[in-house]
Amino acid sequence: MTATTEGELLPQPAAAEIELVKVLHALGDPVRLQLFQVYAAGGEYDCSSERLGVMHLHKSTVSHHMKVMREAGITSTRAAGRVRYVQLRRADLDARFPGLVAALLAARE
Amino acid sequence: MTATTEGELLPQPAAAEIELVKVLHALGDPVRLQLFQVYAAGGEYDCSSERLGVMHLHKSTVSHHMKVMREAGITSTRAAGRVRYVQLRRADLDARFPGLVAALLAARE
DNA sequence: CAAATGGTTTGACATCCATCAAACAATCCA
DNA sequence: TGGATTGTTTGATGGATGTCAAACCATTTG
Repeated sequence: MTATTEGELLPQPAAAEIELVKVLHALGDPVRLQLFQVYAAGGEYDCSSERLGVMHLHKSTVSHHMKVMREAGITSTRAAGRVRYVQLRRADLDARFPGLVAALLAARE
Repeated sequence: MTATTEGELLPQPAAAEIELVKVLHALGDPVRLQLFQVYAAGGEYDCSSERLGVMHLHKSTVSHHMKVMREAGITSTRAAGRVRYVQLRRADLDARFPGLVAALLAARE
């Protein structure tokens, strides 16, 4: 297996089971909103706090926030070796809440 | 004074000072999301829990939620006599976060 | 004035939550 | 194999939060 997109998908809610109130609750935190805006640029991200802009936080705290976002259905996580690759579930979010992600990104302050 | 739109405006953040993360935090609660959806239908609402669909909550709890929403900049409240008239700050929210309210309403589950 | 009305404030309480630290687990590398 | 890398998990802790109840306040009404 030499593919660059290997790895096991961590448990996450099905697209149809993503709940708006849980998404809003997850994004109603400054750290997670920051992560969301980084992820929204597209592509996959490991947990390095420099790239994510959360250098001031302990790694366990970052891990906690990523778990919250994954369980809310905002992100999907692929475990490949030691690394976790996280990305926004853009298509699922757009299908379930049309225009929401776009509006949140347009709202950058 | 016989006008139907009398009353003193309760303190609220200026339109430009409405923060996305605070709006999302406020809406990330099932009760407040419910209130938001009621308000979004348009018009003014007093605090009667029947019209708001929160009959199961104590009046002080409803009052608390309305304060949170007002301080987040989601609603504005006008005090006329004994009654508080609450409405969505639709224009301010649309100006600050274009498409957000529409997307949240379209997402009704 | 007294009572009713509509809502706020304060206090109490239980729960949730963000954070850190330390231990743990899995993987990669020398 | 042993150490380094990349996170996760668990426990502790302080602070925020949702809820109710009771007291309070302003307004209206009898």
